Amino acid sequence: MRDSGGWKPTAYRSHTIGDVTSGGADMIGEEVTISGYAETVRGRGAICFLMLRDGTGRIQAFLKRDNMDETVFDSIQSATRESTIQVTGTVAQKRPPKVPEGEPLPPPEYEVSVTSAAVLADAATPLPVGVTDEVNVGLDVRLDNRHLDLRREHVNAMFQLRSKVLQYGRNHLITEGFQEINTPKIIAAAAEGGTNLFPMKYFETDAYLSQSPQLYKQLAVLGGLERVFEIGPAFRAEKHDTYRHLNEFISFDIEGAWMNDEDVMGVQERMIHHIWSEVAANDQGLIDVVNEYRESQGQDPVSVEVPNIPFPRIPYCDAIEIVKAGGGDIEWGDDIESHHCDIIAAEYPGFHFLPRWPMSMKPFYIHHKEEEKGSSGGQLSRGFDLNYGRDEMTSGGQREHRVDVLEQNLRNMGLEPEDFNFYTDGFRYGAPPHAGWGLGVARLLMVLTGAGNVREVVLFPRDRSRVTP
RNA sequence: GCCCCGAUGGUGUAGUGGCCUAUCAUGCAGCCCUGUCGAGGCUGCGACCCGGGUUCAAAUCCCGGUCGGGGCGCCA
Repeated sequence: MRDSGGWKPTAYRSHTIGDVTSGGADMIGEEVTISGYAETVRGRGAICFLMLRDGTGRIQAFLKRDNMDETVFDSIQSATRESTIQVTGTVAQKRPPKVPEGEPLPPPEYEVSVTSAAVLADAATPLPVGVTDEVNVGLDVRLDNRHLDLRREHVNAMFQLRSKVLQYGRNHLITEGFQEINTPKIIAAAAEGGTNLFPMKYFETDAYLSQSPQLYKQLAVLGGLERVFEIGPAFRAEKHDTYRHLNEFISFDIEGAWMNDEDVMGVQERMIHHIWSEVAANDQGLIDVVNEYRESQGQDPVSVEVPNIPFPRIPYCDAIEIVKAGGGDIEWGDDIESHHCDIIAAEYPGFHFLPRWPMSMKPFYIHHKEEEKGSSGGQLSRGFDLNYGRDEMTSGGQREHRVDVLEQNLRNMGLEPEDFNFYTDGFRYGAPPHAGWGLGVARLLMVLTGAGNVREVVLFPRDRSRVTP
């Protein structure tokens, strides 16, 4: 539940439910108007117990037929679960529940003794997904009814955590001098090559949805903005169907001038350290809610363990040796696949960087130093990944700032430099060496919340077969 | 794109050719009781994905379709 300290009264309530549950001791006898969803409606006689929930808490409203208009009383008494109801009444201390002999009474709680009420909107029955029911609901049904799914406390908590993670990450970057930018999501041509783009019509012109802000954030840095970040959508028309892929996802990107790969790895580990520290300091309550649910499902609780920095760096060449030693079938030059990551994760279970990948496996804009060669003689790059366990969180690197090398890289990868003039022109008039990365927000949230599927932490996910709601 | 698996009331499930006019929970409707509090008690409602086939007999076996899940590839 959210802390509503500082919230102003609105047309539909004088107080939040959280105000009353937390400040009830000083409010006894005070008249309040609160609004919320009807979680349960008990009582069929002269009295009625209405459990109301808003985003800040839940509280019992106590109704007596004698104390109010009978028609209104009946309308509340027959209200369906999840209907929205507004009540006005006085704050009172709740009568303590019966407890078994010898057990201590719980701390005092407060309720609202109702004098007038109104059903604001009826909920149809039955609910397609139960909000408080003790039955598991499949993810697909939940996503079809996300508006109701979000009313479940642990789901709500996960999205509050998502907002916090973005807030803390953003704050940290700002303290390091990064400024927030926005780049276009409608682009004219293949931005990077590689993955498939969603085509679209831009008036009479063929256009695409952007797969990454990569080239544009580089142009911003070349233009002298020094340090930039963007939190925005990226679109990939890949027909994957896994727990960690979506066709639309939010990418947390940075790019900084006068930096190399090691510099931006530093930014990243400091940012993640800051996010984890802040969550541990401020948001344990949200983690507790998630854990309560996990426990009810027989899952282990998650704990917010602030990772030590610096994170381990396992250069590609070393990673290959670790995989080989662990029995993996891999050669220098091969991609490190998920099952290989399992072997590495056994040794490095937390966050770890995998720097210095072969140039042949990295995009054209990644920088390389000619003298840096792998164990088998292949050209190394200044590209890196950040993994957590088996999952890739980030891809980043120092960028190629020498325009002649950049154009040669394009040719090496079968691309036409002329097609990238909008980009390469940015390098023709002096270009600072620079570096950056892109982080999958939902993947980071999976680590923090223990979610087993990115869809859990994305409001309205877009995957291979889902475009609605 | 490849490989596996699955589909039973609103939701989550039991079911392994006849014991299925289909189990349990939750839900919903109604009644009783009640300053309740994970309320309780009683009664009722509600389902075998679609189309073919095998069989005396199909929720169950076979084929096709649709939808969903998992894994891989690729990536964030």
